Amino acid sequence: MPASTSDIEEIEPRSVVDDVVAQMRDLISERGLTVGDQLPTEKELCEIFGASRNTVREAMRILKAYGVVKVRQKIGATIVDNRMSSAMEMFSFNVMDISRKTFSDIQGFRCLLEVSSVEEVLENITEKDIEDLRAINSKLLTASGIENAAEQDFLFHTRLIGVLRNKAILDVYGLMKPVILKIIQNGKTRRTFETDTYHEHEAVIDAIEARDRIAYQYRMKTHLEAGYAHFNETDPFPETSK
Amino acid sequence: MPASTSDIEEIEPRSVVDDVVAQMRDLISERGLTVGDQLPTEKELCEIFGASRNTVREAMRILKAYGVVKVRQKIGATIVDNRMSSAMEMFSFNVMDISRKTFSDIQGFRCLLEVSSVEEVLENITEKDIEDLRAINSKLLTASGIENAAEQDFLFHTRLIGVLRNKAILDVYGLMKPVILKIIQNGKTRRTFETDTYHEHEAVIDAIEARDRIAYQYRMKTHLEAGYAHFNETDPFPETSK
DNA sequence: TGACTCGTATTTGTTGGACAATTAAGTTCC
DNA sequence: GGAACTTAATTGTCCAACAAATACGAGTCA
Repeated sequence: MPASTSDIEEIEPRSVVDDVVAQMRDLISERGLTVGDQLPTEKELCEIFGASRNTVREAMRILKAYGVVKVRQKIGATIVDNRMSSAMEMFSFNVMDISRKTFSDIQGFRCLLEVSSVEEVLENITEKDIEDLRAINSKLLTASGIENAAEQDFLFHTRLIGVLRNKAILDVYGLMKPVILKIIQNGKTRRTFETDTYHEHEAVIDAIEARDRIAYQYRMKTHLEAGYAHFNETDPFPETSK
Repeated sequence: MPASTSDIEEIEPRSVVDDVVAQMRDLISERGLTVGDQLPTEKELCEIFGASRNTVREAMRILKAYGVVKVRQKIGATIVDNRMSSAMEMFSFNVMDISRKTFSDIQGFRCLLEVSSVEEVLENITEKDIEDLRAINSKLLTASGIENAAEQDFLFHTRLIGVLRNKAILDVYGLMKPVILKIIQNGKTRRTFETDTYHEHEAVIDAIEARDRIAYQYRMKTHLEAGYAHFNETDPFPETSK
């Protein structure tokens, strides 16, 4: 990747809209505004920032896109915190050229999160967690269609991450959902989910239940690598294979 | 995809801008546009979508906020993928007090990333990496002011994560930067950075150089816990201590 | 008094037009 | 052929107008 030229990183002149966004951020900080509070009206913001209404509106669009404010007619802009949801929206754009490297990076990240976190998993796991995991996994057998099965597969891993009781990690995992779903689906049939995936998950749960640290890491690593192996066989980038 | 649970969720009438955003997404998909490709001009988009220029511009602002396009005068909109950077921008808004739980979650995440990744670190580390780490750490001794020292401290950890050569992990680490900086600064003086922090970092580097897996984990874990210990003594939330 | 209806004023949503700023592309000149 | 200049196309900002939604208050009635 020739991105090595980024050290120069062209200094782009900040537009008025960017300035207004920065000033809005400062205004929120200074006034100590938090979720539920109202922002001034567009007209007032125009006067405060000395910008036209269109400029203020474009700035407000950015805040909305960030999931930081929610705007309703007549009511105005209310501060919210839907940033994680907005982050999901961001990834609904198929700008993708998700490069092969991105896939392998995400996969590596998953390994780190799910395999290396064995200590914390075994430390925090409860009977209820195990029960949930088995219930979710059993739904793999009755899933209708690949998309549905992939969703269940993802849900299993999300639930497993959930035992860490760490929202930051859970959010990040959710952030990677679109890519992970592609990895999960690649090279699989519904039949594969019913047999291989299901049993691999069961083996993972068994290892957890036995509090077997080594077995857990082995089973999970094998499972993740099995799911990723197809990327070496089939080409998930038929259009970009240049 | 049936958007699942969104059926209850208040049905807000989608604005024209939202429609245009959706149409742009479709347009990108249909034409198979990827990073580096150009979008039509604003005027053309107005004709295609039957919307006014301001509306198209507000939609384009959203794409820009998502980090999906980069717009330059005369040149037009180019598709890029700076979504991770945009996600970081999102979290620069202090719309809510960072809760104690968020702090401990982030700290737990750091432990997982930096302590549990020992295998991958030792596997990928090069002489150049170690050289860089020592150089960065030495700057802790000459840092001017706490903010500067904290930046150097963060840079050290970022550089360490960088040896994994995994952009996804690096991006996520950058995502947490605002919170991590707060953790780093808490309860520290410039003197602390010059003594404790510096030597702890050196010990970590030494362990890496000796390829000593156990020592690395011990040193890193101790270091991270030392930085976090102050949270039990001092109250970083004077305004929210209810 | 309390509840309901309705009109009005306020605020955001969308449109159209104008001019400034930037710069890729063509043109001229040597 | 190359450098300097001109032009035209495109985005950036501003202004003004009207449409759409709705909070608020006045008025009405029981």
